[in-house]
Amino acid sequence: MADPSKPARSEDNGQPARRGKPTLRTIAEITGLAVTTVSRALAEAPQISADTRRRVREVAIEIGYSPDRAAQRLKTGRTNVIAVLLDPHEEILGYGTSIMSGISKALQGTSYHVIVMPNFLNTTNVEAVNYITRNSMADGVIFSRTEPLDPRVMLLSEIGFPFVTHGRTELSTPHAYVDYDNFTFSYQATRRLIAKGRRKPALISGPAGFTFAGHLQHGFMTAVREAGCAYEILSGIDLDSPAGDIRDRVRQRYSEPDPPDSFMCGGEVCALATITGMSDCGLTLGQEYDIVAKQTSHLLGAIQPQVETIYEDLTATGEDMGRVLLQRIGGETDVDKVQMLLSPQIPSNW
Amino acid sequence: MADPSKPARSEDNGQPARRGKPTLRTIAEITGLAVTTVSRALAEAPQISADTRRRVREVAIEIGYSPDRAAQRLKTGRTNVIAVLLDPHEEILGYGTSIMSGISKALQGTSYHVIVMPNFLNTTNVEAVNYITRNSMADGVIFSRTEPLDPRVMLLSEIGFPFVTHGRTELSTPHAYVDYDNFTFSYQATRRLIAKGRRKPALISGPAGFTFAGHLQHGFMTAVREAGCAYEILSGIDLDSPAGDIRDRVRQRYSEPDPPDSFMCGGEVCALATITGMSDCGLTLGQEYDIVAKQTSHLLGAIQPQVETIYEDLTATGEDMGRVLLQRIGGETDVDKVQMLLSPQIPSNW
DNA sequence: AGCGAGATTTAAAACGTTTTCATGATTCGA
DNA sequence: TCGAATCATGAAAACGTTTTAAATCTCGCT
Repeated sequence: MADPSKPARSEDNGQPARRGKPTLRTIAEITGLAVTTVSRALAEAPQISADTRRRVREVAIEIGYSPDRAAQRLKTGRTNVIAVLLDPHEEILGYGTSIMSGISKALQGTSYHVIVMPNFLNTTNVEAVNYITRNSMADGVIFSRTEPLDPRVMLLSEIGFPFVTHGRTELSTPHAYVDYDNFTFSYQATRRLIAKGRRKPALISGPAGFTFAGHLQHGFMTAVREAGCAYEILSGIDLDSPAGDIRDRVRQRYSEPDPPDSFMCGGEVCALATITGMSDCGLTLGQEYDIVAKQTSHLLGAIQPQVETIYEDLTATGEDMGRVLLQRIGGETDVDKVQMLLSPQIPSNW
Repeated sequence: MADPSKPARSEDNGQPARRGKPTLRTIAEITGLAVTTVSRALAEAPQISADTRRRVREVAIEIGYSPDRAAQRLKTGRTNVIAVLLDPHEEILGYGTSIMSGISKALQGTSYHVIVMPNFLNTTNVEAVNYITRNSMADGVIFSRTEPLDPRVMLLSEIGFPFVTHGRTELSTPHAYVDYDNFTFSYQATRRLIAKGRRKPALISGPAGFTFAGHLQHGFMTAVREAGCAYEILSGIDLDSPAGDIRDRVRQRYSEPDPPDSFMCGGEVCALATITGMSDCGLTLGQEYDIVAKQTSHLLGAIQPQVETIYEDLTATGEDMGRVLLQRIGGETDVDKVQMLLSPQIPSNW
C-alpha cells in the first residue's frame, strides 16, 4: 500500500548530513517525504493520511527524534514552559515543595514543563518577570508574596501576559489568583485562643508589605475586638524572621511587664521558635499559655504535636494555580473561573 | 564625522514594520546599517569602529531592544542558562535555598541565569537530564543526591554535556564534583559521642543508594571500631524519613532491650525528631543521652541550641558548584580544578 | 595613477521549525 | 468525458539571530 514514488531508501543516502541530532529533515530524507509533511504528520494534522502519520511516527521514534525547542519557539513564539518565581523566604522547604508538586500535578499530561526562576540575589521582584517576558522564557508565570499594589501584576496585566498569583492585590483591574482565606484563618485561630480563656493574644504578623499580612492582622483584630480583650502585635519580628530572632523576642517580651498569654502564629517554624522562647522562661504550652498556628507541613506535628493548628493545603493550592494558569493561557478571561479563594478547614472539635 | 551615504533617516521610514518587538532589523533600519553590522556592534566586535558601536548601543537602549533568546539559541546552540535539578526530598529546610543562593552568587555578573527543574512527580532522575539535554534547555546542569553508579553522570559524561554534582560517584571516569567530606564529619561526630562517655552510638543513616550515605556509615563504623564500643544503625528510617517516623522509631527503640545511648544525626530535622522521641520516653538530652548532628541552617540552633553540631556551608558549596560549572562550560578538563572536597570544621573545643 | 593592505561594512546562508500558498492526484457529479 | 471538489503532499518563506565569505573604502607607497 505504501508506495513512495520518490527514492525512499532508508539506509544509504547520497550526500546529506548523517551526524548530529536528528531533525525533521532527517526524517524527511529517510521516508522520502517533504519536511512539511513530516512536521504535519508529527503534529497529527488530519489532512495527512493515517498511513503516512504512522510511518513518520515510527521513524521518528526509531531514530530518537525530538523537536528542537529553540526552533519551535522562534517560529511559534510559544515556549511550553511555565515559570514559577521563588524567593529565598519561601524556603524551598514545605512551601516551595508543596506548591511545586501541586503545579507539576496540574501540568502533568500537558505539553508544559515547569521551571523555577529563583531570586536569591537581592534583586527586585519585578526584574524576574521582566526577564521572563522580554526573553520569552515562558508562556505563563506563577508567583506569590503578592503585594496590594504589586508591580508584577501591573506589568503583566498591562502587556497581557498570562499569570496567576498566590494571594490577592488591591488593584482595581481583576486578575487571576488563588488565595487562602487568611482573614478567616486568623479570625478563627484567635477566637480559639480566646475560647480557651486567654485574655491577651499576641500576633506574630506577616512581613509588612504583603497582602496576606494585612489579612492576618485584620482577622486577628476582628476577633480581639469582638471579644473586647487585650492584644498585642509583636514588634520587631515577623514570619520571615529567623527562628532565633523570634525566640529571643518572645523571651525578651516576657521579661517586660504585661506580657501576652497566647500566640497566633502564621507558620510552623514560628510556633516552634515561640515555644522555645517561652520554655526558656519556664512556661509550659497549654498551661501558662497557648498557641494556634497555621500548618503547612508535618514538622510541627512531629516535634510539638500538642500545638493546635489549622491546615493550609499548599499542594492543592499549587494544583489550582496550575489549572488556572492553563485556562488563562487558553484565553479564559471569566473572572469566576480564574479567581479562587480557598477556605480554611476549621477543626471540628473547636 | 559620521557620514552614512545610505539614507539613514531615523524617524520616517517607508514601508517596513513598525509594530512588535524591536529586532536587529529595527536598529538596522534606524541607523541605516546592515543587520550584520548591528549584530557585531552589539557583540562589541573589535572590527566594528568604535563610533558605530556606540551609536548602535545608544539606539538599542533607546528603543528598548533585547535580543531574542530563541533565535540566539537556535543559531548558536547556547542557552545562557544553568539548570539545577531539585527533588522533593531536598526540602530539608534550607538545602535548596542555600545551594541556590550560592549558585546565584557564582553566576552573578556572568550572562548565565539559573533555572530549577523540579522533579516533583515521581519520575526517574535521569529523565530530567534527558529532557534538558535533548531540548537544549541549558548549557550545564547541577544536581545532587549522587549515586555510586549514577546514571545521570554516565549519560552526561558520555555525551560530553557540562555538569557538576554535589557528591561523588564511584565511576572510573572522573567528573566534576563538589562534595562535603561526610566520612570525616561522621567519624569526628561519632568520636565526639564516644569522648563524652557514650558506649553505644546509633546512626540514623542516609537514604540507601546515595554515595554520601555510604560515607556517613563508613565514618561511623570507623569510629566505633576504633573505640571498640557497641553501636547500632537504626533500621526502618533514614534521613529522608518524615520527622514523625523518626520520632516514633526512636521512641519504639527505647521500649526494646539494650537501646543506644547516643545518636549521630545527619540533619537538623532528624535531630529534632530524635529529641522529641527521647523526650516522650522521659529522657533528657545531655543527661541520659547525647546527639551530634550536621548543621546546615539555623533551625536547630534556635530550637535546641544545646545540640552539638558540625557545620556544612551549603551556600559555599553552591558557589563552588557554580564556579566549577562555569569552568567546565569553558572547557576546563583538569580534574584538580573541577573536583573539590570540602572539609568539615570541627569545633575547636572538642 | 595604480596596487595591495588594512579597516569597515555588507550580502547571503544557515539554524530547525511552522505556515502560507500552491500543486498533483484522485474522486465525484453531471 | 469533463471540470469541480476533495485529498494528500510539497516548495518556499518566515521567525531573529550568528557566521562565512565577500565587497567596498581608505590609505600609503611605488
